Amino acid sequence: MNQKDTIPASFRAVEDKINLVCRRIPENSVQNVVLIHLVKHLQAALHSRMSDVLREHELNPVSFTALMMLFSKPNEALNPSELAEASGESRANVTRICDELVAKGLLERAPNPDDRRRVDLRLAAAGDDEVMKLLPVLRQRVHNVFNVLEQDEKDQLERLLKRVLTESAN
Amino acid sequence: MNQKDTIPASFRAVEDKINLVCRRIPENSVQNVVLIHLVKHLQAALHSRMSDVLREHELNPVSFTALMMLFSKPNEALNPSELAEASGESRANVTRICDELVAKGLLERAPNPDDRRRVDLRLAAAGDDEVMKLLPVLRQRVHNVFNVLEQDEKDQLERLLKRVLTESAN
DNA sequence: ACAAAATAGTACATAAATTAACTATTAATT
DNA sequence: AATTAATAGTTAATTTATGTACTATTTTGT
Repeated sequence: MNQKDTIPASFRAVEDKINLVCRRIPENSVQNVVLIHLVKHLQAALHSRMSDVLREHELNPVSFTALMMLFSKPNEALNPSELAEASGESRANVTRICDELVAKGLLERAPNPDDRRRVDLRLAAAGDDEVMKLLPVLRQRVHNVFNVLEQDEKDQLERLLKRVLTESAN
Repeated sequence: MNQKDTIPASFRAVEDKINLVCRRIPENSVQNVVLIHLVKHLQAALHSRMSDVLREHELNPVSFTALMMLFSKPNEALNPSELAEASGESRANVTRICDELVAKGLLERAPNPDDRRRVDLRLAAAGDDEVMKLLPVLRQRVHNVFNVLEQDEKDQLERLLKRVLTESAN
C-alpha cells in the first residue's frame, strides 16, 4: 500500500499545487518543497494542540516552554539568554514572556550577584505546580501523536530531523 | 558513530533540559518531547532562511506561499478558502495577506460570477515574475538543506512526517 | 416555498513576535 | 591602565497573526 495515501485531506491540496509549481519550474525538487510544507503544517498542528490545552491556564506554547525549561533545574537559575536558547526564542521575546510569567506569579527574576548585566530566572512554586499539572495533559493530547510510529521509526525520525536541523541552523 | 552527535550546539541545551524534565516526571517520553522541539526548531530555521531571502522583496514566507500556490494554476482562480487550506493559514490571515499582495500589484481579486459569497484570486503578471525570480534563490538557500539526506532518507522522512501529521491534524 | 444551517469573506480588537536601537556592564585587546 | 569589543537585557515601534463576530449568500432540510 502506498504510505503516501495516509495524509490529511488538507495536505493533499498543498501537495497537488507543489507538483504543479514544479512542473512550471522543473529544476525544483517537489520533494524538498513538500518536506518544507510538511514541517510547517506539523508544527502548526502541534502548536494548535498545545494551545488548546494551555489556553485554559492563560498560557501559550512559548510561555509553557519557558516554564518547562526552568522546571528542568529547580535548584538553579537560568538567565534570559540561556532561556532564549533553550526555548528557541529571541531575547526580546524572552523579556516579554518573562514579564507575563512574573506578573502571573509563575516565575521570579533577581539580579545576578556576580554579573550586573545578568538576570537570574527561577520558577516560582506556583510555576512548578503548573508544570506538574500540565505535563500529563500535554502528554495525552500532544506528545502521544508520535506514538503512531514504532520505536525504530521514532529513532529514524529523530536522526533525520537532527541532520536537517544541523544543516539549516547555520 | 552515534548519529545523535550531529546536532547544533543550540539544540543540545534543549535536549539536556528535556532529559532533566523527564527525570522529574518519568511518565513522559523524552523522545516525544524532543521530537516536538525538533519540529519547532527546524520550522523556525527554515522560516528564518526563507525570510532572509524574501525580505529584500518585501515579502515573507506566508505571502510568498500564497503567491506560489496561485502560481501553480496560472489559468484558474483560487478563492480565499482554498488558498487558506493550501497555505495552512486562517481565512482571516488570508484576507490580510491578500490585501497586502493586491496593494503590491502581485495579486488580483474579482467577484466570482457564479457565487456572490466568493472572491476569485489570480496572480498578476508581476506576481508571476516574482515567483519565477524567487524560486531559484529559495531552492539554493532553503530547499537544498534537505539534500544532506540521501534519497531513501528523504522518502522515509516524508512518510514519517505524513503519518504524524495525519495523527495530529484531527 | 420557506426556514434553518452552512459557507464565504471581512472587520476589528487583541495577542504575539520581530526588529533595531539603546544603556549598562564585563571581557578582551593594546 | 585605558580603550575597544562583546554581551546582557530591555524598550518601543512595527509587523504578523488570532479570535470572534458579523453580513451576505448559498445549500440543505422540512
